[in-house]
Amino acid sequence: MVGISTTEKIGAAAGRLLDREGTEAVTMRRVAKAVGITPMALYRHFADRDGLLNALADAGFEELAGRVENVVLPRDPEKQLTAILNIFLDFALEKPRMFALMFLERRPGARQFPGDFRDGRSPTAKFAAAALEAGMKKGVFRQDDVWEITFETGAMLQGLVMLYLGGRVGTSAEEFRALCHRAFRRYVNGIRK
Amino acid sequence: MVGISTTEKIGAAAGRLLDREGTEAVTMRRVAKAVGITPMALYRHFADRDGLLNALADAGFEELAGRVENVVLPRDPEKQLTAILNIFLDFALEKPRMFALMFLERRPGARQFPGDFRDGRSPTAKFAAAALEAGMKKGVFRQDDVWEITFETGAMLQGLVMLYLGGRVGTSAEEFRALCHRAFRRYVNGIRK
DNA sequence: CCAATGGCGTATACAGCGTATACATTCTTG
DNA sequence: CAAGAATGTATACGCTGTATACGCCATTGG
Repeated sequence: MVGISTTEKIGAAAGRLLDREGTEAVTMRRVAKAVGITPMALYRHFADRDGLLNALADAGFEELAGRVENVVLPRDPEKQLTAILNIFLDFALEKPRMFALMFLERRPGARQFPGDFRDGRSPTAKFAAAALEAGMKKGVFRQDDVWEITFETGAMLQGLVMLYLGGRVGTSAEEFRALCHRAFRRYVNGIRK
Repeated sequence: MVGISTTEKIGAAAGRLLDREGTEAVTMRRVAKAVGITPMALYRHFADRDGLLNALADAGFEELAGRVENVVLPRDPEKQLTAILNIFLDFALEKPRMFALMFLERRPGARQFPGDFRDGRSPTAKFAAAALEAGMKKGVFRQDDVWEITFETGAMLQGLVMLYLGGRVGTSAEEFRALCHRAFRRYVNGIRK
C-alpha cells in the first residue's frame, strides 16, 4: 500500500491547473498552494519551472500516445489516418493548453525531425507513418518519404489547431473539425486538376 | 521637416528589441530605456503592453504585405504561389519572433477565418487567393474553395515554421526551405496514386 | 545506540515584471 | 498671455521565478 509520491502530486496539480480549471497561468506559487506545500518545496522535485513544464509535457505525450495505441484502428490505411487525425483533434480541443505546451513551446529535449522521428522516438507519429507505409504497399498512395509526409501533415494539423486556439478561426468547434478533415483530404488528393 | 513622433520611435525600438538584438524579451522597461524615457511614459502612447505588441504586429503585417505587393509575380499561377511561399519563408526566417507575434499570439483584433479573409482584410492572403483563383480559371487547379485552400496552406506553412523555430527540425535553414517546398508541392499534387 | 548524512520542507528576500496613482513639465491654442 | 491638453516623471503595489539559509526527520554506518 504505497501512497503516490509528492512529485506525482505536483504533476497532477499542475496538470489540473493547466487545462481543467480557469485560464489561470501555471505559476509555481499556484501549483504549490494546490499541493499544499511552499513554492520553494517544488524545487526539491524539479530543477525549475521549465523542468516542471517539461515533465507536464512528457505526461501529455504519454497520454496522447496511449490514446493512439489503445484505439482499435480500422483495416483501411486511409481510415487509419483519419482515426489518428481525430484522436489528435480530440486531444487538442480537450486540452488546448497542454497541446500548446507539447507542440509549441521551445523546450530542451523536444523531439526533432527527422532524426528522432525515424528512430521511433515519437510514439504518436509511428502509427501515422505505419498507416502511410501500409497505404503505399497497397498501392493506394504513391511511393514517397513516409516520415516527411507524417511530419508535414502533423505540421498542417498543428498549424490549423494553433490558429483555432489563437482565436483565428471564427467557426464552431464542429465546423473547425470538418475543416481539418477537408484539409487532410486535400493534402491526400491534391488540388491539381 | 518634421521629426518622427515618439510613438514611432517606441515602435521602432520595440521592433529592434523583438528580433534584431539578442533574444531578450520585449519588456516595457527595456523599450523605455531604448527610447530614453521612463517606462510609464509608454502608456501615453499605448494602452498597455498588449497594445504595443499589437501595434508591432500590425507593422509586421504591413511589412509583409508590402513585400508581397512589391514583388514582381510571375505569370504562371503556380509559380506565383511558390513566390509568395518564398516571401513568407524569408520573412519567417529573418524575423522569427515577429512571425510568432503576428501569427501565433492570441490577440484581440486578430483577423479571423473565414470572415475577415473573404472580406479582403488579410492583404497577404489576398494574393495567394488571387493566384489560386487564376489557376482554377486556367484549369490548372480544380474548382474548389479558394479561401479555405489559402487558409490551409497558410496553416501548414505556419505549422512547419513554428516547429522549425521551436527547435523541432534538426536540419539547416536551407534544407528546411526545401522541405517546405516539398510540403507545398505535395499539397498541390496530392499523395494518392 | 548514537551521530551523521541526506532528503524534504519552510521562511525570507531579491530582482524583475506590468502598471496604478499622483505630480511636473512642456506645447498648443483661444 | 493664460488655460488646458499632451506628455513626461517618481513612486509604489502586487505579481513572478528563485537564491539562500535554516529546520525537521528518517536512514544508516561505526
